[in-house]
Amino acid sequence: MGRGKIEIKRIENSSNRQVTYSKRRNGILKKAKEISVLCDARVSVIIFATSGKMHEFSSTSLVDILDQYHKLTGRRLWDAKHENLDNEINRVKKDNDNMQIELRHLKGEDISSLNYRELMILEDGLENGLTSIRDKQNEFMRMMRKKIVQTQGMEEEQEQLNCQLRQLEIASMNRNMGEIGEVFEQTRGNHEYQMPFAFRVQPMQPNLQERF
Amino acid sequence: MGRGKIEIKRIENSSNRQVTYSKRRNGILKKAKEISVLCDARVSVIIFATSGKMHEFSSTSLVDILDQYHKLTGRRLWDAKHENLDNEINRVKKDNDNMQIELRHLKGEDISSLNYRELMILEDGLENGLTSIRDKQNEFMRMMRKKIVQTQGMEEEQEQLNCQLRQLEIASMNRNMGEIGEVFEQTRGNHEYQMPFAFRVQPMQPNLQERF
DNA sequence: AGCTATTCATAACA
DNA sequence: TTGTTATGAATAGCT
Repeated sequence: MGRGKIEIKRIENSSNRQVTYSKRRNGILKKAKEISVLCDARVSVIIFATSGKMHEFSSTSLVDILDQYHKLTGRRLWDAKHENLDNEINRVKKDNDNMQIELRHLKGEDISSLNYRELMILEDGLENGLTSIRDKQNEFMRMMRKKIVQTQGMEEEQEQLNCQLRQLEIASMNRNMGEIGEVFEQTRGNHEYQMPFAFRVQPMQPNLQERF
Repeated sequence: MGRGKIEIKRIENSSNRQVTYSKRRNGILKKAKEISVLCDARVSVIIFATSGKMHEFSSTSLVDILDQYHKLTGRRLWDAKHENLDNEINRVKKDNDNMQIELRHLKGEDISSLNYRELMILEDGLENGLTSIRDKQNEFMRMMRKKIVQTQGMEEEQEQLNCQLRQLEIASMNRNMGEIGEVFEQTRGNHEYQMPFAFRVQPMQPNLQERF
């Protein structure tokens, strides 16, 4: 139908294809509507252009039609999708659990099951983290000092910044001091059961003492 | 088209309706196939007669088409269970992302965006973790010592355990010493720009020095 | 089911 | 793009 017969194969001319698409699409949708009215049929037509644009006609809710489709064919249209989701959720949950455990370990929780080696690895990780964070904190303070220098002449701002900086520095000192205190305490506390200090620094690291 | 024009309304004569249905149905399916070939379109046509019999045409897998439909319209065509899965997966993924971030922060990564206060909180967390882990390590060593006592008389085992224990203790000492070294270094390094020590330990903690 | 007179859809063109 | 038109296709009514 038309000014000439055409072969049913892809129309290579893109603009022709577009025109034909639009006309035939309307034709199909119209006919779908007609048959649903004339013959009391349930019809669903969904058409996607290559552009991605969609047109549809449903004589009744598409969900109902798909429901009927399912009842009739037994083919469930979402099973595959469903299974994929299940798999993904399991994968993500596993990730979740692993991270949960790692986080708890880093916080010093649930570490009863770890062996000494694992504890040491954890400890190293935490120390690295601490180092990075302290570096960052120091960077903060350096920037603040720079700022103070830059505010020369503006006594008020300078005083305010100075005050803030002092507080940060004091906090930082307290933390560092606390740490040293802890280490000492640990060093002391650990060996209540009496263990001569020299005893512990011996075979594998003969020059460990040099580090003092 | 036909020997006379017809109104588009339900055909009351059941046998006429049946015939028209069958003819038009074929027409639609044929045209659906044609447009999919001519114009590269994705098409899905599902038709149910009142009798319940179904006919369909899908240019590609119906699942794919419905998937595309969902993506485009946001309207979901599947059941509540599916939606629940979707929700759950989103929730879990969000959890995942948050934990990912927390983990990275604890490892000292991606901390550029944090302010000083957040850095301090992080630092505290890491220190708590370290404390717990070191406690655990000490517990390990205590248990080992106990074991050594219990193996009295079994010289060989005792010697082996002692050797292991010494290694652990040395490792532990090295770590603690390293830490003290770091802290001192940091204390020194931070203030190259010259800052009298006394200045920094003043208003908020007048008796901080007692901790030494 | 076929047939065929008609109406409809649409390919080419403007 | 939208509209027009000549032509092929679809199909209503009949057998």
